[in-house]
Amino acid sequence: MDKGWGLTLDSDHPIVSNLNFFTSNKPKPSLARFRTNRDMAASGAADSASVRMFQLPASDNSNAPSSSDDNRVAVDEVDFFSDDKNRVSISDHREDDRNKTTNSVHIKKENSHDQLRHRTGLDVNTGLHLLTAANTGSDQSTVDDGVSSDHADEKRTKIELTQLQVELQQMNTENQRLRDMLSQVTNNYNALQMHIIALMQQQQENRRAPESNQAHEVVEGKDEGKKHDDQVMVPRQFIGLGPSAETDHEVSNCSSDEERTLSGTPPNIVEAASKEHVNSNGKNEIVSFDDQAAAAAAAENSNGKRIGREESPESETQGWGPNNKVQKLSSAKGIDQSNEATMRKARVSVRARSEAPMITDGCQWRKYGQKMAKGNPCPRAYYRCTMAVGCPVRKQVCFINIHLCSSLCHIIIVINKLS
DNA sequence: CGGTTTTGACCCGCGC
DNA sequence: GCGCGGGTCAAAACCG
Repeated sequence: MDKGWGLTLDSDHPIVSNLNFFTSNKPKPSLARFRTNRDMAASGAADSASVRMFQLPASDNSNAPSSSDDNRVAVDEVDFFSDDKNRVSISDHREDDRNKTTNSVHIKKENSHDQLRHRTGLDVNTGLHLLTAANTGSDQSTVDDGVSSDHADEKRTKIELTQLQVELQQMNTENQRLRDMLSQVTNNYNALQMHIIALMQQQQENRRAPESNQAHEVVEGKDEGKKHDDQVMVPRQFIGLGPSAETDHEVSNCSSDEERTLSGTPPNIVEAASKEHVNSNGKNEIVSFDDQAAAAAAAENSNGKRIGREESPESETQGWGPNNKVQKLSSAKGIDQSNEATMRKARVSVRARSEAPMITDGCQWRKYGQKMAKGNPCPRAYYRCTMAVGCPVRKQVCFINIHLCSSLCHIIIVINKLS
């Protein structure tokens, strides 16, 4: 009987309808994925499935292939995963809103019926406390046949129904507003992406022209000139992203933004790490390509880890981050780029530092290796993303301070692509 | 029993 | 060519 109530009442319950309201676009995959995140404890995921459902509002994006593919998702997930205060405040906020707009219909109703059930001795611990709340009025009218309060119950039920309808309407309005915002953001993103692509194409054409004119200079300059050109190439591609982007520093800041979303670390920490990488060179085990690639990843990954997941042909042909190294090599050797791309494994690495004890980046990672890094007593762990079959995204987590092994780690997101 | 972690071996790129 | 170090693989061990 309890089950029947729960099943029939699910869709009517304000909380459930709230869920449906927020997850109307694609609830099932997201929920399933978040539930599997329980297994992420080893790689740092938080575990709070009930709260994760409420992450979906922020991650609800009809155009995004998956929840973790959106930057906003990562940020929001982090906020929800990592901070219990946020959860409380958000849920409280919603309850406050309800109380303001609907005179506490939902909350008080549930409590009142609980009290009634206590009084009438019908208190059954079904474990469906929330799900059955909306229908307990009718339940009571059937169970408590002959009670003098039948008429009052009916009135109350009608009032509640009206209030629920009002609430539903408000939610629909809010839903529409959110959809509008979403479409606006999506349009902006698409426009920006097209702009970047156009800029890159224009840049490639511009580069080809002077190269053909100054071929003899390149021959004289030999590798050094080319190296310089190559090193500048990648950041320059993304200078167009911002009006004032002009140095690696700017780019690294941009990358740190992305890293922030991927690792869920505080901005200052990641930025510090990023700057550290920029300042470090040579033997500091951080190759400059990483920073450039990070910038590339940051620039192209405005949609999270999309490239890594979708193997998008755009990124292949447009010279995006993952293939920059390949392009550099092939251009230096004069080899056909497309042939070269098929032979090499391109890679984009994004580095971020996190002091959080748990890395809540919303992905599901499986450890596939561990190595002792030179000069570091703490081992470096290798994780593979298991959110999707064949997902090329991998993550390194290397602790950088033996005394803080449990809290301070160095994360490297590597997106491997088999061209 | 299936999934995950551990760990030694192997591969590959790079510097000398 | 050789050695070194980083990254990956895969079999064994472990775990729920």
